Amino acid sequence: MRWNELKREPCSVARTVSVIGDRWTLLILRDCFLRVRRFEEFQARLGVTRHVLADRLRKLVRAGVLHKVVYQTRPRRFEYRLTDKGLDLHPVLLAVVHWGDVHMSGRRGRPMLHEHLACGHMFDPVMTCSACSQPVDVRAVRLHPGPGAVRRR
Amino acid sequence: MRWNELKREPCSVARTVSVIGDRWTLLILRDCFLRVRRFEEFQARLGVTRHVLADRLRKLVRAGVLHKVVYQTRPRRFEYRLTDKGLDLHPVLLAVVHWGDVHMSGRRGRPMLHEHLACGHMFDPVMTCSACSQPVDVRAVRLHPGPGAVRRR
DNA sequence: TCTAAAGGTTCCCTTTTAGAACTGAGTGGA
DNA sequence: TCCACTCAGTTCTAAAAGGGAACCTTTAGA
Repeated sequence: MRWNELKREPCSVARTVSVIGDRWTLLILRDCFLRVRRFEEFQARLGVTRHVLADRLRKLVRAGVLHKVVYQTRPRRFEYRLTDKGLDLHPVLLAVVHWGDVHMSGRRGRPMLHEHLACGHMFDPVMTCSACSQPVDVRAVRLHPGPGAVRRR
Repeated sequence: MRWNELKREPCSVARTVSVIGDRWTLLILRDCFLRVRRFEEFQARLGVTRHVLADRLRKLVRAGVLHKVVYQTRPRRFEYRLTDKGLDLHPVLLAVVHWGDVHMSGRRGRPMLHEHLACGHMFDPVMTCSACSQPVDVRAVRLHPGPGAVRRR
């Protein structure tokens, strides 16, 4: 299966993967949330080749996750900023960071701490249920076909 | 930068990406959470080439996300199951699914609904703060270097 | 003996990526 | 005027990864 076929799959994981399911894309987004915005800065921080970086930024813009903003005319230059759609990826990044903190930190401990400005404490992200506000355990979830489901084979 | 260098970066996103930051891996994990366990079943559902599937399963086992369980001797055959470390990826998948539901569903609506057995309602996942239990807004998070941080350049 | 199933491996060819050099618009200084 | 420098890319080549299909191995059953 090729990349382009992925986004047509009747599955939200597949469709999301068609946008962010790539080694570099998630790292670019991490930097976006760290307020990195310019080509050279992404390139220097990530160590990705310029070719691939240009390609990924283009794809993220086309996907509506980033948008280009002119920050200078003469010469005309752009920076890349998260759109609202891009900002909505924050929970994904939080979940990814948390898993890495717990399972990949080594003995030196986690590289970063998150402070919740609303309450002033360092925190870990917790997935909860929008209906009852309790943490969601894997075993307590049952799946049902939704309106966008298709029966197959 | 090569794959193998990623897992040594002092960043939980990079380290997590070194395990799951690949087009197929996230789809394999999706199927794991849907209780798919056998090679042939992954292959049929995903449409990934057998070569790549074998490689990804091997890597996930080495990473401690899946483990092989003998379900039949003569001939000896294995199935792949999520370890506790793998089950801990559930919030990542929930976040990914939710983003896809919101931003990639098209007019037919989401392909799947999640029921929270603890409360009996259909739900969306909500990222909350472990300290105050309130939903976490992007703008309300400040980052600080943790014990595993390194100063650089 | 022949066929079938499960879980891979091997092969060949195409696509993607790494790494480095180059381009092009424009600035600021000598 | 000429030169060096900045930023945001593009171009080039070789190496690595991926797609697609066929093949292999163990065992069961007809």
